[in-house]
Order: sequence, then C-alpha cells, then structure tokens
Amino acid sequence: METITTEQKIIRAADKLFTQKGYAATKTRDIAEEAGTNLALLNYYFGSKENLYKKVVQEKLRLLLGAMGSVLSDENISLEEKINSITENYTALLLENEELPIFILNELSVNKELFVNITRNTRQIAQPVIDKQLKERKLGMSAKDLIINTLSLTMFPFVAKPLIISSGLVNADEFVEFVTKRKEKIINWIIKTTK
Amino acid sequence: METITTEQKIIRAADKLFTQKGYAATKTRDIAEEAGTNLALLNYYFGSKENLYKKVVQEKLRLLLGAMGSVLSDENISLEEKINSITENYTALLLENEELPIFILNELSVNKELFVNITRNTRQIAQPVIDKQLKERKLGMSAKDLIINTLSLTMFPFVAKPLIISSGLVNADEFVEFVTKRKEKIINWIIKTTK
DNA sequence: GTCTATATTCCGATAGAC
DNA sequence: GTCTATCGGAATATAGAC
Repeated sequence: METITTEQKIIRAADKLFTQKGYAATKTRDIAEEAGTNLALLNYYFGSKENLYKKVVQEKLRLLLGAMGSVLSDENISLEEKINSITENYTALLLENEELPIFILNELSVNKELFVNITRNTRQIAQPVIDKQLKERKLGMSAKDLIINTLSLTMFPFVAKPLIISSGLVNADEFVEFVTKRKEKIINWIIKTTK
Repeated sequence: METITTEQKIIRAADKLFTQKGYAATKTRDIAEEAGTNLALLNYYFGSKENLYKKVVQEKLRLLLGAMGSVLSDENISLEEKINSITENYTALLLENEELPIFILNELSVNKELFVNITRNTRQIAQPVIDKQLKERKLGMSAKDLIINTLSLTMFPFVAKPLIISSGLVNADEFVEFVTKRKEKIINWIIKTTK
C-alpha cells in the first residue's frame, strides 16, 4: 500500500514549482496549494522556504551530477564507452527532466550563496585517467575538451530547447526524436571512428 | 558631450540587475538605487516593473540572436567562414556578457508568455543554403546538426561556467584563456580540416 | 521631471484552536 | 499533525508637493 506522507507531498510540490519557476518566483502559498495542504504545514515540516529549497536543490544536483557517475575515472572503460555512457545517461535523464539543467545552471549563477560547498565532492580524479587514454590512442585532444564537448553536444539542445524550437530549427513534436537520433551521432563527432 | 538621460540610467540599471538576478528576485527599489534615482521615476517612465523588464529582454534577445546575423544564409560565405564567424562573434559577445545566455534561456523557459512572437523573425532561411553547401562538400552532416553543434560547443561553456569551475575542470582565472583558445579548435571539431 | 510620503497588495512566518 | 486567522515586513505602485 502506497502511502504518501504530507511531508513528501510538500517536497514533491516544491520540487515541481522550484524547478519550473526558480526560487524567487515560487510562492510558499503555491507550494502548499500544489501539495493539497496549507502554508502552516510547510513551516511546520521545513522551518522556512529557504530550507525547503535547499532540500530540493541538493537532490536535483545529485541527480544531475550522478549521471556522470564514476564512469569517467575507471581505467577499464574505453573512451568510446565513456562518451556513450554520458550521452546515454544524460539524454535519458533530461528527457525525463527537461527543466533540470536550466534550473540548476540558472540557480547556480543567480543564487551563488545558497550553493556553497554543495559541489565540493565533484573534484576531478577523472582528468588524468582520460588524458592517459587519449595519449595511448594518439588523439590530439585534452581530457578537458573531451568532457566539455561531450556535455556540450548532449546537454545544450535541452538547455536551449525554447530557442531551438522558436527559431524553427526543430519542431516541438520532433524534439524527442531529434535528441534520440542525435545521441548516436555524438560519439562520431567527438572521436572520428568513421574509418 | 555625452549626456545620459534618467530614462537611460534606469534601463541600464534594470539591464544589469535583471540579467544578474532574474525578474522575480530583482526589486524596483534596487533598480532605482542602482540608477541613482528613485522608485517613482521608474514608474513615471515605464509604467510598471513588467514593462521595464520586457524592454530589457527584447534588447537582450536581439543582442543574442543578432550575433548570428545574416551570415548563415549567405551563399557566398563558405561553411568554414560561417562557423568561424559564429564562434568568433559569440565568444566575444559572451565574454562581454557572461550572464546573457543563461538569463535568456532561463527566462525563456520560465516566462514563456512574455516571449511570444519575439523570435518569429529568426525563421530559417539559412537551413537550405547550408544543406546545399554541405552536399557540395560531401560532408555527412545536416545543416541542423551543424548549426546546433557550433552553438553547443561555443555557448555551453558559458552557460555551464559555474558547474565547470566548481567541478575543477577549469580554474576561474583560466576561464577567459580557456574559451579563447577553444574558439580556434571548434572549427576543426566540426569539420575535419586536418587532412 | 524629480522627489518624499503613503497607499495597497503580497508574502513568509507564526499563534493558537482542534 | 493539521488548520484558520493574522502578524509584520517587504515590495509595487501612486499621490501630490516642488
């Protein structure tokens, strides 16, 4: 039997609204209404709007960074597999959470104070491993470029979706197909495996 | 003699604060103070906060889309020159306006209503021209992919700057150097000119 | 055109009954 | 734990003097 506590209802409502509209534009009254309860319970469970927001953000950030996982720093995983893993994971994640990256990136640039020490655990152990793999393969590219290019090509269409659609480059109802097919191409754009 | 009217002072202040903090988090009092005037003048000139915001957003969007200019649809400009032109223009623009893309992309995804019909004039006349150029050069890539890849590789580092820096991939004081050098590489990543 | 003072609405948080 | 009613402050907008 699936029982959802009031606390969970509130956090889900907060998740939805914060992600959609950002911190400042989201009203605690709206969260309470969306959760089917009232304002007082929000403060009863979480103390303040800011507290609730931090809970949501930490979860979202974990979700976004987790998709990269520990794949990058594993020596036994080839470059191709690494790139494929990232594009696969992020495309799947972002198809399910389209507003996630722009939310994180925007709040990260707008509410800098609220994010201190959240991303500390993402330090790069992966970079030397990937540089070694690139050297062995004699590919003239740095790990830095490889990671950033993979993320750019995978995530940017989601981040810039409204712009891409309103500019007519891709139709709204073709978008899912577009990023799904694109997923397969990215590996070839990054490493020229077209021998 | 350079005379700045009060109206201009207000719009510059609004520009700065809206871009930095977004619509909801920006207070009209702060705009007035930043402009060196008072709250009443803001309403005297612009009627309301939302009105002022729309003025700023239209200008910013024009700036962002303008950087692509009419280069793309010009048949006499080669693919290489087109890609170089986009990376050059955007890198320069975004170095001067680091918060511009994330501001536009976020407000575009959050305040969808405010943007209707602003991007109508960006419809793609460029796509067929580029497709023709790609075919002539026998490059197995669509115009859609070429445009989106160029924009992805150029703009994403700016959009994801806080994440890139806090993850340790690039140091804060190396960022300018990083995107400047990157600019030169992008053309090679997109079209394999390394014969 | 510019400013001070104030009206008005909105919002986060809390008190207190059940 | 949950709710209604309300406090207190903040924010947008306006009135009216200069």
